[in-house]
Amino acid sequence: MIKSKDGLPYSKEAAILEAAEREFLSKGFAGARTVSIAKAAGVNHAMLHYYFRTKEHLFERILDEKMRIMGESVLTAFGQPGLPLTERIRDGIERHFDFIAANPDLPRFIVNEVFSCPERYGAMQRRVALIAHRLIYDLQQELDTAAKGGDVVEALDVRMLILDIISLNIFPFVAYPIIESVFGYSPDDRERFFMQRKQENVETILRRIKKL
Amino acid sequence: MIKSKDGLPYSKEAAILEAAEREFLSKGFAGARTVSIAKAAGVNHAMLHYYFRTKEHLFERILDEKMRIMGESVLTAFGQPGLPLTERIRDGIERHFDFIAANPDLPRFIVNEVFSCPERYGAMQRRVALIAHRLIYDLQQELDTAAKGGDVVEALDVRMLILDIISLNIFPFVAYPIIESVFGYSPDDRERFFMQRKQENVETILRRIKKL
DNA sequence: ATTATCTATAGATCTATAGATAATGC
DNA sequence: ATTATCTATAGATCTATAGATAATGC
Repeated sequence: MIKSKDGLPYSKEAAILEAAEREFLSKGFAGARTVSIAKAAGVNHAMLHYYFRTKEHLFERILDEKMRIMGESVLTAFGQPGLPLTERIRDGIERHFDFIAANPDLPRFIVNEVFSCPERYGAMQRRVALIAHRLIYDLQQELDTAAKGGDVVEALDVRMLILDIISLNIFPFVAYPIIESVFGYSPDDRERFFMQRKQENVETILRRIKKL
Repeated sequence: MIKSKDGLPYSKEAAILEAAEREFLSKGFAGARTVSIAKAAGVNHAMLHYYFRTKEHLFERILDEKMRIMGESVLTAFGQPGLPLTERIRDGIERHFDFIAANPDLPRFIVNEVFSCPERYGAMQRRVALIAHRLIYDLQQELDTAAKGGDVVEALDVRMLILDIISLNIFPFVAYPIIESVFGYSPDDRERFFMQRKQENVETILRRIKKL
């Protein structure tokens, strides 16, 4: 039973989940330690197994939630209705970028764990594919209509376009330590770089769909 | 001393390095096991420590080499002289893409290990930055000249352009398991997807530099 | 009576090395 | 005489649980 202890906003169970999230996101499944999670959560180590039985089970809770959030971020970013196509795409890129900026190590975590253990992904597979298909269908319709009207380039595969956007938005965060050193940046430059990057991505994609 | 055993092309030391590469690339430092490496290399486990002393030391050998190769791939891809700018960039994108296709789990490996332990990256930092700067300087000159001639868009930061290219080229490989399931692909579709992807990336970048 | 918490420890791995033995080079 | 190889094991972690004790709800 989850219960909030007097002054504290979180139960021990929630504290473990929070600490586990940090540990797994930064070190991955193999590098994470259940003792470290328990210590960071401020609970006795045995409690971790009391609530979640195994490390694997606790991990799946985290991974599932993160995959769900990540998938939904794409949907909500591009699902804003009532905008003309070009604006809708610009808005989507920026929303998606802001989401990644707020959760910078989510993508690396997910692709890593899915790669190093594809069967973990199995459960989510269907759910992700389903929500993706609806978005793809809607956007493709709108793109085709706009193409007929001469507003955007013809015969654009929206799946490729979305992949362009996600690639451009995610990669700079994944590779930032390397970028920082190659560009000769100090930590102060970080924010300016990402602001610049967001505009670059919008520019690149709008040029991609432009009718020439 | 490295020596080749009669019929065999590799010494035990080389066999360990090869097995270590596979193990580290697929499981990362934390997930890799020295016993597994030794077994895969077909050598007694003690030999691994005889030749490389520690797991950490063996790992650094692999990571250093992979970072070097990865960095050089960008240089050789875009360092081909004698082509007009647009062709040089198209050629660079394709060469870089082909390199990633031949080493699909290199990027994920590198960004992960650098992220989870930035001090490991320290040694390489200067070397990578140096070779990068020369390439950046050369390409920027050429871009500025072309912009004056009206062939490409003005005020393009070549570092942003290179980051666009690397993002577009790398991400689809990093995320392929997820893409495969969302796109409803079977393993047979893989090759076609990546061929299509290469052309998409070229198109996107050429549109990015075009003078409108 | 049930749920939560702690202590103490089993049992499984995993890295690393000591020390003995075999192979090799000079 | 030096280098390579193997056996056997120390010693460090790390996950997981058994079993005792405290807190809570009815």
